[in-house]
Amino acid sequence: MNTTELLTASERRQAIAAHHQGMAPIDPDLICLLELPDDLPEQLTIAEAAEITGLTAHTLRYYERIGLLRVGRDSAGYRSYDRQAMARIVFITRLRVSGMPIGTLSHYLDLVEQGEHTAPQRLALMQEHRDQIQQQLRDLQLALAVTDYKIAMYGGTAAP
Amino acid sequence: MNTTELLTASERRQAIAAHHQGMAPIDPDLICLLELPDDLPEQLTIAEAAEITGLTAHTLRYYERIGLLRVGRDSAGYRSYDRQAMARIVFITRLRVSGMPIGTLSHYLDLVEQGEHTAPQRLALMQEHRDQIQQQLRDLQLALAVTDYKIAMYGGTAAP
DNA sequence: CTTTGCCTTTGAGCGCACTCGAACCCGTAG
DNA sequence: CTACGGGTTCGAGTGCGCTCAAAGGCAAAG
Repeated sequence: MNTTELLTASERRQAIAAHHQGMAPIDPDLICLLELPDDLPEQLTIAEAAEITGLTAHTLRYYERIGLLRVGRDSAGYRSYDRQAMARIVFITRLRVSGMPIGTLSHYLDLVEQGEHTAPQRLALMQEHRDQIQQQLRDLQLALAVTDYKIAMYGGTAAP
Repeated sequence: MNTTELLTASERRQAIAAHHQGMAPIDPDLICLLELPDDLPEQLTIAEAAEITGLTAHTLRYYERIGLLRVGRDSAGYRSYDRQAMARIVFITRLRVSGMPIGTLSHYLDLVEQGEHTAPQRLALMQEHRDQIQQQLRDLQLALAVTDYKIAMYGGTAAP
């Protein structure tokens, strides 16, 4: 059904590169709420994973080093990102950009590994984070009001 | 009309401390959109300014050191924050929490000092920042969706 | 066979925004 | 008078999250 097994990594690399000419680097809808596109190859190189997620290969390796991520290797010892790995990266990115510190994220993912009985702690963690997101939304609304106000007066002469 | 001149700094310090017992550290509405309360003393000590803005005295001194802020001194050489200084601190804080780097903020405030003819540059700067705020709002909405999803399934068993 | 280019690991370095420490100065309370 | 709880300066230290450098391995292209 899909051609993953029939293409070499470098062929896929080229295909992706071609595909990305002249379009937005990441289609936001593709990975909205962790949904990955159906035609995503089963196994991706680090460069492909970086391209798709918008992170750098450096950052992906870093995340793995600190234990946020576990990624398989191919026969040459190269990292090979499967759909689950990609989903986790997207999840991590969502929480990171919403201000969750790496330590907290790390803790949450440890809880997930530890199994079902940690659900209450994970819930508490997420609830706390939701509160923080909502606080940030309020802060941003205020900042937006100030910024719009300055824009309205063409750069703002009054009270810097 | 107000009692500023009639109270010593230490009396005002005590009054503020008393006032802040058992209430939220900062009333968000008070300083919404740079509006400061009318009964704010004309001159505040660094501790009072810190209390009101939610920054630390360390941070206020730091901001002054790097040129973000200019603050007068009293006869003893102590910093004395007037309404204009407070308004600027609130402005700085709004832009900081919305992710504007100190360097950019610094540049903007320099432009303000340089006078009216820099208005176009300030406008451009603010427009760019508004775009960034709106991007952040989109990111936060996505993060909120993910977080709510996890909360809905009590800590999230599926796809970490 | 060699070049080219992406991959690997490890440890070190960097930029930002504070945050702290040391040493010293005011002014009020006891 | 002296102690104390603020304040002052300056330079240095911290924590976070990457980001890079060095030294080397694999594999397709010329």
